[in-house]
Amino acid sequence: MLREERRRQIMDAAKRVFAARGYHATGVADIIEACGVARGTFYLYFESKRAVFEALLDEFLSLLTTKVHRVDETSGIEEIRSQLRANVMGVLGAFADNPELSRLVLNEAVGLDKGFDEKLAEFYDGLVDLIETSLTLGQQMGLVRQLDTRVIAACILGAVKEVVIRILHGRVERIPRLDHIVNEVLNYHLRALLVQP
Amino acid sequence: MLREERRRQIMDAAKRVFAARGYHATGVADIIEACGVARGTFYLYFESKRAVFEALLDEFLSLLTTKVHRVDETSGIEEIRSQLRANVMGVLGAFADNPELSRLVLNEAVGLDKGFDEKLAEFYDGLVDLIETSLTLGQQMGLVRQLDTRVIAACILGAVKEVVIRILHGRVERIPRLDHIVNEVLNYHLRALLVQP
Amino acid sequence: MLREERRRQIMDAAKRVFAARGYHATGVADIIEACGVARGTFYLYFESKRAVFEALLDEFLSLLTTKVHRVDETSGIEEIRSQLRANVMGVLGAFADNPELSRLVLNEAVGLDKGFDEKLAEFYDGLVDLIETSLTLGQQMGLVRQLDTRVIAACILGAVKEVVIRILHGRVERIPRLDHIVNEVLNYHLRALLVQP
Amino acid sequence: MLREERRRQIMDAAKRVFAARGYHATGVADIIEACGVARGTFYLYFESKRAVFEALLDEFLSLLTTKVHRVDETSGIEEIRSQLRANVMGVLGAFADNPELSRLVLNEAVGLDKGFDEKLAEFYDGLVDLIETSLTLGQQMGLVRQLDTRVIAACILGAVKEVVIRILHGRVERIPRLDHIVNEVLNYHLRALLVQP
DNA sequence: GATGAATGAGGTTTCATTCAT
DNA sequence: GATGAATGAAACCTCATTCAT
Repeated sequence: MLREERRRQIMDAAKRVFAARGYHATGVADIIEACGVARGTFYLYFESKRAVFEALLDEFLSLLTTKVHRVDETSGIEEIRSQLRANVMGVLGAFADNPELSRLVLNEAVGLDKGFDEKLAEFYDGLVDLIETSLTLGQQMGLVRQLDTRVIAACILGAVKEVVIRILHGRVERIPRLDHIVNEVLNYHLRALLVQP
Repeated sequence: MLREERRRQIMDAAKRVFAARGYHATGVADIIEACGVARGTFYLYFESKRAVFEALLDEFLSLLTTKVHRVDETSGIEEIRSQLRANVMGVLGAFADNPELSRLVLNEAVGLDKGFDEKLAEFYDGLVDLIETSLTLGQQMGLVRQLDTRVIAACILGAVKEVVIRILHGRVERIPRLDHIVNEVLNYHLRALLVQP
Repeated sequence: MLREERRRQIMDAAKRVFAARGYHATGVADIIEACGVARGTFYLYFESKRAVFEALLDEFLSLLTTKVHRVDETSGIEEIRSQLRANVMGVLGAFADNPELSRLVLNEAVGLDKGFDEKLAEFYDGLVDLIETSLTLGQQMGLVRQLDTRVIAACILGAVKEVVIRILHGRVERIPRLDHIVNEVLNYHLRALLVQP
Repeated sequence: MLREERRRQIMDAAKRVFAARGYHATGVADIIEACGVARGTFYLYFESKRAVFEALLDEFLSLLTTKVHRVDETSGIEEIRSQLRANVMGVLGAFADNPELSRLVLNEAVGLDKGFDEKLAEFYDGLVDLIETSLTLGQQMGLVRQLDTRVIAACILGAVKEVVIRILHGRVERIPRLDHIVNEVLNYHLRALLVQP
C-alpha cells in the first residue's frame, strides 16, 4: 500500500472518530481501531495525535480557502452579486458536504490549544481581511455605504459561521434549502451594505 | 471565612487560570496554587474540576441572560431602536467587563464535552428564539420586511458573537469605541431588516 | 453529658456502621453522622478511627472471656458436662446477643492490621490453651482418650467459631434452637473425646 | 514474553506482597516494584488492584476444590476412611504448599468487600453442603449416627479451617507431622460421627 | 468542651508515545 | 514497513486528622 493511501486511511478514520467523540474523548486507540492499523503504524505516519488532527484541519481550511474568491469589483452589480453568491454557496456547500470536518473546525478545534487557536485565528483573520478589502473597494466604487469596515466584516463572517453551525446542528433545516439559505443571507447583507437596495 | 467567600475565592482563581491556560491544560493543582488553598479544600467546595468550570459558565450565562430583554414592540420605532441598543450594549458590555469569563464561554467551553455543548446550545438557542420571535412580531407590525426569520436570527446572533470574539482578541479596537461598535452593528442590522430605513 | 456517656454514644454508633459497611468502607464521617457529633468531638474521645474499633473489639473480647470458665475437673461427669454446656452456651449466647460486635470480631477484624491480628491471635490462643489444659486434665483423670491435645483443641475452637459464623450469617437456623445447637455441638465433641460415651 | 507468562509474573509478585503486607497496606506501586514492571503494564493485565487479588483468590479456591472429592459411599468403611483421609490431606496439603495464598484466603480476603465475602461464603457453603450430603448418606447407610447434619457439617468445616489457620501461623507444629495431624482430625471426627467406633 | 473548615499525603488509573521484534 | 507490549508521567480524588474559633 502506498504511503499516501495509508496516510489517508488513517486520516479518514481519525476524522470519523474525532467528529463522533470529540478530540479529547478520542484516544489513539480509537483511531487505530477504526482503521485496523497497529499502534506503532499510526506513529509511522503521524507524529502524534495532535498531528493527525492538524492535518485534517489544514486540509479542510485549504479546501475552504479555495471556495472563496476575491470579487472582481470592475464588473456590474449583478455580476458582483453572483460572485458573492458563489462564494457563500461554496463555503456553505463545503461545510455541508463535509459535516465531520466541519464539526472539527467549528467545535473541536476551538480552545484546543494555543497552536490551533492561532491557526484558526489566522484563517478567520484572512477571511475578515478579504471581506474588509472588498467592502473598502465597494465603498470606493460608491456601491457600499459608509460603515466601519472592520466591524462589519466581522459581522458578515460571524453571520455565515453561525448559519453554518446551526445547519450542522440541524437547528436550521438543511440540504433541500441550501440555495434558499444562501439567498436569504446574501440579500440580508447586501441590503445592509449597499447604498441603494 | 464564610462559605460563600471561600467558594468565590476558588472560582476567581479558577477563572484566571482557566482563561490563561485553557481548560485541559489547567490542573486542579494550578487552581489551588492560584488561590493558596489545599487540595482537599478545593473538593470541599466543588465536586470536580469540571464542576468549577460549570459554575463559572453558569454564572456568566446567567449574567448575560439578564442583559437581554424582550423588546416592547408597541412602542415607537425610536424607542425600539433604543431598547435594541440597550440589549446589544448590555451583552457587549458584559463581555468587555469580563474578558476571562468571555474566553471561557467563547473558547474553552466549546467542544469540551457533551454536557457543556448542550448547555451552550441551549443558551444560544434561547437567544435565537428570542430574536426570531422579535423578528416575527416586527413583521406582523409591518416594521420588518419579509425574510426567513430563523436564518436571519442566526445571522444576527452570529454577527454579535463574532464581534465580541474579535473585540476580545484585540482584533477590533476596544473600549473607547464600544459605543461606536454597538451603533455600527445596530445600524447594519436595522438597515437589513426594516421595511424602510 | 458525662464523658463516659458520650464515649459510649460514639462507640454504639461506630458499632452499627462498622457492622453495616465494614471497617474500611466506613469513614469517620459515617460514624459522626450516625451519632450526631462533630468531627472534632470524635477525636476528643478517640485517638483515631482505629481506636474506636479497638475499643469495641476489646470490650467484646472481654465479654466473651467472662463467659468461659475453667471446668472443675473434680466434679462428676454430669457436672462437668453441665459446666461445658454453660461455657458453650455462654459464648454462643454472647455472639447471638451481639450480632454487630460478632461481625466485627469474626469478619472485620480479620486481616485488618498486624496489631488486630495479634490481638485476635492472643485471644484465640488463650482459648486454645484453656481447652488444651482441660483436655490434658481430662486425660489425667481418665475421662479423655489419648489424642493430640493441641490439634484437637484447635478443632474444638474452630468448630464453635464456624457454628457461630454460620448462625450469624443465617446459614444455620437461629434463635429458637440455640439450645439445640449447643447440645449437638457438645454431644458431638464429647463423643469424640471421652473414653466411654 | 507471552501474555500468560507476564500475567503470572504479576500475580506471583502480587501474591507475595499481599501476603506480606496485607491487601490494604499494599499499593499497586508495591506490586509493580516487586516484579519490575511499569505501572501501565500492570493495568494492561489487570483492571485494578482488586482484580489481581480476585484472580489469586479464584485460582486458589479452584485448586482447593479439586482436592475435595465426593466420597463413594458404596465402598467399605476402610475405603471410605481412606477417601476421607485423601480429602483432608489434599486440603491441608494445598494450604501447606501455598502459605501465601492461604494467608490471602484465610486472612486478607475476610471482610474485604461485599464481593469477596460473597465469594468466600459460596465456597464454604459448597463445602458445607458437600459434607452435609455425605453425612446424610452415611446416616441412610447406617454408618453415621443421628445428629443435626447442618450443625455438624459446620463443626467439621470449622475444625479443619482452624487447624489450617494454626498450622499456618506456626501455632501447631507443621510439616513433619502433617500426616499425624490428618490422622488426629480424622479419628476425632469419625469417632464423633460413626454409630460404632 | 465542641465545632467543622482546612489540610495534604497517598492511592488509583489513564493514555500518548516508544522501541524491540 | 508493521507490530503491539511496555512505559511512566501526570491527573484526579479521598479521607483521616488537625486546629483555630
